[in-house]
Amino acid sequence: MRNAEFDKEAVLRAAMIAFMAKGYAKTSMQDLKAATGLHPGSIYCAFENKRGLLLAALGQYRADRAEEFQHFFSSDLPKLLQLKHYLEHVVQESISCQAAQACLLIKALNELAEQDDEVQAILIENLSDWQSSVGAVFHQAIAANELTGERSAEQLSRFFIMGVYGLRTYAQTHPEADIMHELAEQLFVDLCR
Amino acid sequence: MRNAEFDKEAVLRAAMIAFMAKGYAKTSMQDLKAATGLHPGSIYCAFENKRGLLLAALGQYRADRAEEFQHFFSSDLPKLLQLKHYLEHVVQESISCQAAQACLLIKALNELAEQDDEVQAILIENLSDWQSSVGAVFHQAIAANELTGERSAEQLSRFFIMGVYGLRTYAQTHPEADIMHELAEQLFVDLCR
DNA sequence: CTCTTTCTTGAATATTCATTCAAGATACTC
DNA sequence: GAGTATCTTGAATGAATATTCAAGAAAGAG
Repeated sequence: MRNAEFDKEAVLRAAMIAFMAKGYAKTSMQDLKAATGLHPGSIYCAFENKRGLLLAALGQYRADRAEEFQHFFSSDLPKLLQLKHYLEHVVQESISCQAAQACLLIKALNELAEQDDEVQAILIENLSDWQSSVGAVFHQAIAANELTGERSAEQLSRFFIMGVYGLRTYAQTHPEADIMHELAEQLFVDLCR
Repeated sequence: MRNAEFDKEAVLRAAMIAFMAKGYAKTSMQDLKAATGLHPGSIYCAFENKRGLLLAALGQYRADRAEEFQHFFSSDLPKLLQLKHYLEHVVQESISCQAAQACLLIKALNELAEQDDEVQAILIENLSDWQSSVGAVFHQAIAANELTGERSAEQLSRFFIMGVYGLRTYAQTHPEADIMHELAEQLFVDLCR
């Protein structure tokens, strides 16, 4: 008997970063070897193939993002303020443009939708879950009378998500802090009324 | 003497569609041969290499988009109404999700930024031009008192562009007509006030 | 300490794919 | 109609790269 030597989470995070930096197709097994420290054989043994590694990395990404979400919305601050902080966090991430910071889900969706139905389905499911989570927060905000309820939590969350997509993409063209903050601010104001 | 036989615009549009459908890396020369009807040798003769074909296709894309823009903003309808129609057009395009409809500039930016600085620069320049054009329309709208001018034309155009990015990405996950129209409607309302 | 099981290694394989090139075809000129 | 310049063709080339596999290394069991 003998146990695997590598730290699975660490390997998956390294793979995530590699995939985000170069995209799935352009990340070669050599890149993955360099990033994860695992030799090809080990990768194939543990994850079946390159695609299996992507799937595993997506699983880790989901878990990491869920934890992050928890972090932002488990305090007892007003829900709207939590959302504002969350949005600021997105902006910060988009600005500190280490490429590694584009959302893996969106990046992969752009690259692999229409090419791999199973991966596409997983990505859409993850993004839908995210939207549901945001929707739940808006529900609470409405219940706490922080919002009028004129627009439903679902409408608001869709608009919020769309805004985040827009912010992230916008940052790819003009990652200037002041402009990004202004955009986020406008978006937030529009959500509040 | 002898002239080239193929229709350059048609070839470039075919290449555009191929690149949008599969992405740059995954579009093989065989795909391009099938899409354009040109044999490898001809492609290399006319465009130097695959990357050259992408650059030429980007040029064609720019020209096509500029003409489309003209079409929407050359009538004498109120500027705000023109913008509304333009936004509706984006939504329609995003819904009829033939994959070929994702904006080539954004798709390429997602894939190639951080991998090809020259292409990245061209993409950003094209997108910046587009933003300037939208900005000019907002200027006219303000001058015509269709808007208060409380927010500058630049601010408005940035927000508008961000919204379009968001809409397009959102459509990749939930390309349902009613939701997309609602999002566009909310975006437009927010721009008007 | 030895044996067995499992993991690790990295060179070999097979495939895919961008690119080249030389022969063949075509249109234009004189 | 002959000559020539240019374009077209598609098989050959060579590089890149995902995947396999057999030998080597290490950990635990008895």
